[in-house]
Amino acid sequence: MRGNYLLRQLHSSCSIPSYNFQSAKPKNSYPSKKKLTSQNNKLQNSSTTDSDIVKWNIAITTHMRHGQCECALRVFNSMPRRSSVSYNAMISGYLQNHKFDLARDLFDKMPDRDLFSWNVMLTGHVRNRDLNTARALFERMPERDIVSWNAMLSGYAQNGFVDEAREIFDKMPHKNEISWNGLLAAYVQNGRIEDAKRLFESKMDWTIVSWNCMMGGFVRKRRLVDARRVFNRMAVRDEVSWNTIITGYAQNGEMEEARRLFEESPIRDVFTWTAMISGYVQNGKLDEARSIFDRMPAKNSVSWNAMIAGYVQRKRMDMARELFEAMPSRNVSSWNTMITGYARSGDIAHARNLFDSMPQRDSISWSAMIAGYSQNGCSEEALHLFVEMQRDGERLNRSSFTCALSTCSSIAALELGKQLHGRLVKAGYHTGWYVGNALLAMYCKCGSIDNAHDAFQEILEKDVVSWNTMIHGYARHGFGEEALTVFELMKTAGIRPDDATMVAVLSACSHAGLVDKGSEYFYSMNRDYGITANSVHYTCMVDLLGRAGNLEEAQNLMKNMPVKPDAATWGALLGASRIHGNTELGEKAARIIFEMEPHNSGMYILLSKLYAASGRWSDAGKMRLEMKNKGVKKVPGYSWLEVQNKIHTFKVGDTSHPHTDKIYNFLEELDLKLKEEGYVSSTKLVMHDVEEEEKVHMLKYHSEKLAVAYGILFVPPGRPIRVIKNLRVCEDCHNAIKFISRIVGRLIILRDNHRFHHFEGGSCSCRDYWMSGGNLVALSNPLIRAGISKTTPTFAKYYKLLFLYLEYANMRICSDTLLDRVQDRKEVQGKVLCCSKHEVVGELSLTQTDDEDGMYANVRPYSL
DNA sequence: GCTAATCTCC
Repeated sequence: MRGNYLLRQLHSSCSIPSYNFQSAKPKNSYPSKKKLTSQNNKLQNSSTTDSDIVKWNIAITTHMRHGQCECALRVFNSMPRRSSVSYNAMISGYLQNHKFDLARDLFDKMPDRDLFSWNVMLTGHVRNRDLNTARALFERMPERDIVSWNAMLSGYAQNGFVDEAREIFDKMPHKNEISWNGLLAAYVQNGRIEDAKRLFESKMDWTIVSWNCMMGGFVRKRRLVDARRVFNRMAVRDEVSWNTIITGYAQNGEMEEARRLFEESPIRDVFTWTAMISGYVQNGKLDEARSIFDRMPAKNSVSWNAMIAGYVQRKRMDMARELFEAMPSRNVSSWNTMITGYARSGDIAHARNLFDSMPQRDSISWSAMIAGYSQNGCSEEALHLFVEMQRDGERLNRSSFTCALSTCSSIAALELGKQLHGRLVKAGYHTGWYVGNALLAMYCKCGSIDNAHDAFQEILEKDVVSWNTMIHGYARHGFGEEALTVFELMKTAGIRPDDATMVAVLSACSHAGLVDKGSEYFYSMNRDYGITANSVHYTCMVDLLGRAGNLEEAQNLMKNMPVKPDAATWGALLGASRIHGNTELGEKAARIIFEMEPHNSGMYILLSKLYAASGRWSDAGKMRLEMKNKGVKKVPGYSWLEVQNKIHTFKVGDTSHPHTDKIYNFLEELDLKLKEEGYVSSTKLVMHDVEEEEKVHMLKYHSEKLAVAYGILFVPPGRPIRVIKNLRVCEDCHNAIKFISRIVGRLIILRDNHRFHHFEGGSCSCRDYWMSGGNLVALSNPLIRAGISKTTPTFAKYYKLLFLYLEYANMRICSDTLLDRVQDRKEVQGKVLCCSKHEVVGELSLTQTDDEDGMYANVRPYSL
């Protein structure tokens, strides 16, 4: 009864060609094997002809292609006689529609499985990325043909098992062009472009698919010259060939060449048009993208999404929304793009709204929402959603693993990341190239640089992204020399540095204070690698010069930039002004940034701190007021750490943690010890104009201090304490944590929104050479290591000499008198005490001379 | 005439 009802429903929703269903009794379940056989026998002599069966089979295929499994089943069940093709079409259709169990049931019940059936099942497992089952099936097959071998080969290839793919290739009894291409694709897809190239050159008669594959491999490696050579050598070209080369140029910013080929191309399909749109979008040319989009004859969802993504990038959510509403069929990507857009423009509520109302979510939706929370300072919501995602059972395939890993990166969930790594290995996804890069990035961003290095070593063929990630990782952890060593290795390995590499290299120099080296790289990168400096490179240089006190040269560089300095560049100058107490310049930079980004809360706070540090309380107050009036929201500061798979979050003065009493008591104890050790709190950094004692109190309970205290209490001894803060670490906390690391004898790794700090034995890996507050930079400064390039006259020279001297002598400054004078740009005559790591060893005196540097440094050792 | 294996776009 119920079955009949269902059938009627199905029947009315199907649009099948008019076949005669009268001759068979409809069934809504599979006949048993035994029954089938007898039925086949019974109908053996009926009037059904082979050509009728073929017609029914076509109907099955058509339904399956449209995702109408029930309709296909109805046809199948109503057939008076079925051939093995009918079964195969059903099984194949089920697999295409991800009805895995139904496919297997039918396969098991099928009376006479032929080679075709086995192959269908095999490829089903392969497409389902279930390689173990695929292999087991492959071994069980009564006979195999070239299709079976090729399916197995491509299965391994697509899942990162290049060596296994090669093994299959070598073992197979016969090879055809698909086998050859399968191996070639294995190399290309897994980034082993040199192996691919060797294979390609070893043989002449490749089909067009392989030519395209080889060309696509070069494009993915951004080796456009090689790609173009392949394209030019091709005897025949199809649409894919044109699309690949056009995409190649478009993705690498060479839009003129892309456009030329686009006009020249004899055939343009939806891919060609879309490639042009996303090319223009990626190069920031939204109007050109839109005009192509409007001209485009038939758009698919990818074209719409590309255009929406363009508006999203520019934070034009109004335009994005308009297209989103207008597009005929939205897919998951469309929703995901919109979610990302709202999240990036800070409209987290709208993002969440879309997330909740979307018809289907994939792992990217989850990641986008989690990333959105995390970027908007809602770390708790981000973590919460991450747990919810796993509870929701979001299936982790290769790409969602990558997404999940990058989520771990963005919230620095190292333990979760490690668990994912374990599951990756279990699933057999850990080899292969882009998962390797994601793992590497995860460990870098979660603060485990040693694990990162291991992950890096395990990537078989490192591509430019792998190298860049490693260099950048070291840079962010303050290991400048290591970063530059990796850079040298990269060149030795024959990988050509790209613009991202140079950003990583310059920021390594900046984080390590290697001014000379940085300048050298900057000025030679065009000559050596053909890389034109972009605004990011300029920002790195302004940062590098500015932090080192060379504000004039930094400004000159900005004046001579080929493009107008952007907010980030001005931000670097502002940061440097702050370090060196140049309120005037800082103010100028901040004003310009306000005009460019009126809602950037970080800038208000920075300027406010700049005023506060120089005692201009009323100006600091005005900034806060202005912020309030303009409705700029301050991102609340949070610190968190993972202990035994739980994330513990703290905000300033937090008393909500169950162990609050323990934490605060411990901090009081610690405070006494800190004072004994000679720590003085930097009250200049507290923004508000409050009483001194109150300021000390406020500093004592910053979120990072609470988190560190909790870590010391609850992370097992011997393990590093890993704390993450969503904003930049407070300078006073930075200073205190250095002392704390010595007092408790623990390694404390703190990730702020800019870089990593490894605190150990009383010092930090950043060497205090990071954007700090007021003119306090030298107060707490161990081992300043810097060199200054061609210095402009006055104080930078003194710095240079002083720093070089101290670096040479492996000593640190222990007094701020000298540097205070330097910052006043007065003549340097003061005396400073020099210390080895913790002990005063002598007195440094600087005297004016007539030599090139104008200064002479001398250390008079203390005799004990 | 139907069913299986290789390449390009968000």
